[in-house]
Amino acid sequence: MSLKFAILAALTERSSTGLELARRFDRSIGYFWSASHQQIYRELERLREAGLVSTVSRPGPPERGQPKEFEILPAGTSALMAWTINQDDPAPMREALFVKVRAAAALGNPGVEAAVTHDRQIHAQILSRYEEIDRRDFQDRDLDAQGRMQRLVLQAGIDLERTRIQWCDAVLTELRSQQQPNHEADASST
Amino acid sequence: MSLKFAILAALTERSSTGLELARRFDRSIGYFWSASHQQIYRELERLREAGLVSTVSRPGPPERGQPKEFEILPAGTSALMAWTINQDDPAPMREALFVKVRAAAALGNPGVEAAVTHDRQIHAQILSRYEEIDRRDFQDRDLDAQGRMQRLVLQAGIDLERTRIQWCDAVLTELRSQQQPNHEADASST
DNA sequence: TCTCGCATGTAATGTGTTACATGATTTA
DNA sequence: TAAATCATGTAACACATTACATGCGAGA
Repeated sequence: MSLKFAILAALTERSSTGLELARRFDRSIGYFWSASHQQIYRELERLREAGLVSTVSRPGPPERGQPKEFEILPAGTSALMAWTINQDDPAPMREALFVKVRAAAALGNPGVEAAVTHDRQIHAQILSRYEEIDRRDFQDRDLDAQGRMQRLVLQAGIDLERTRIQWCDAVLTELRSQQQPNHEADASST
Repeated sequence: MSLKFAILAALTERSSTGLELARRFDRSIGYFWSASHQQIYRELERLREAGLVSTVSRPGPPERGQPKEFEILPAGTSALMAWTINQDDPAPMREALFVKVRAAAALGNPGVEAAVTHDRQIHAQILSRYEEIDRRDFQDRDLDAQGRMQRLVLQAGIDLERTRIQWCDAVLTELRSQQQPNHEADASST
């Protein structure tokens, strides 16, 4: 439902071909919306049919294998503008790692540590990438209103990653304390 | 992919009928994995075919409209145990609100305030619910290892909601400062 | 010419959402 | 007995993921 608008937002900032869009989604746009190139091509075609974007005219006939540049049309800008103020309910939560930890708690399975450690590592990588973007694009600059808002969106990603990493650390601490229990508790198990 | 295991985890904690499961997903399980009753029925049938769960025998023939209680089988426990230690990559981010704020930044549309305010309100509600569960089930209790892990999962939800709410506040502050700009900047706009 | 990388796409499958259907039990 | 509620489902659709297909241009 939102991919359509994520693409319109991306094209508002800059016209692009399908693959360029896919790359932008892999990089900067990915910290708030991810999409594969297959999704993007399909959605671009729909947006073109709906008259919200158009292909910029190029020399030569447009064929398979030739890059096609898309730009947003006024109708697309209007649709995006209207959507931005919608009061939609947030997407329901689906966090596989939380399921794992809860299941491991029920099963008494200390092996989850591997899953949590992995998750922590991936999120630490993502955090570094965000912090690098922040340094490169926003830190030590005089930002206008748009720049400050863009930075806030990046900051949301950074906040989420930090929260996640801290939580992983708390779980790992708890797991390790269970493996080396104190003297009071657990004098007779397994 | 994970719904299957979320159901197995739920049935590990307690055998349930389809609708009871749907209710548990609406309440406590919902803070880490959400699912509709239609999904749950479909998945329970698959799990039964795969031999991971079974229906508890009941007096009378099992027919449409009659409650069917499901319990996890040893094969189900094994499958869950194995999955818990999988080092899967986290799900890609898809946050519509971030797209909205970023799009609004590009469009210069202060109307996003409505969307952000709404999102903040919903997340504040969810946070209250989590905090109530924490008070009811975990606070002022002597928790065993399983209890402490269960609480940590709830804490993850609480942390996420708090982070989100703070971020919404930061965005709202920025939006309002743009509507009432200081004297230095913006002496000639619109 | 053969391979590689770029660019655009198709097809199949899986997962989630929405709307509706069916039957049993309770209660006004 | 009629309506509401509980409980289990079916069907159609939308969206996402994975694997693969097609065509072009550059360079070995």
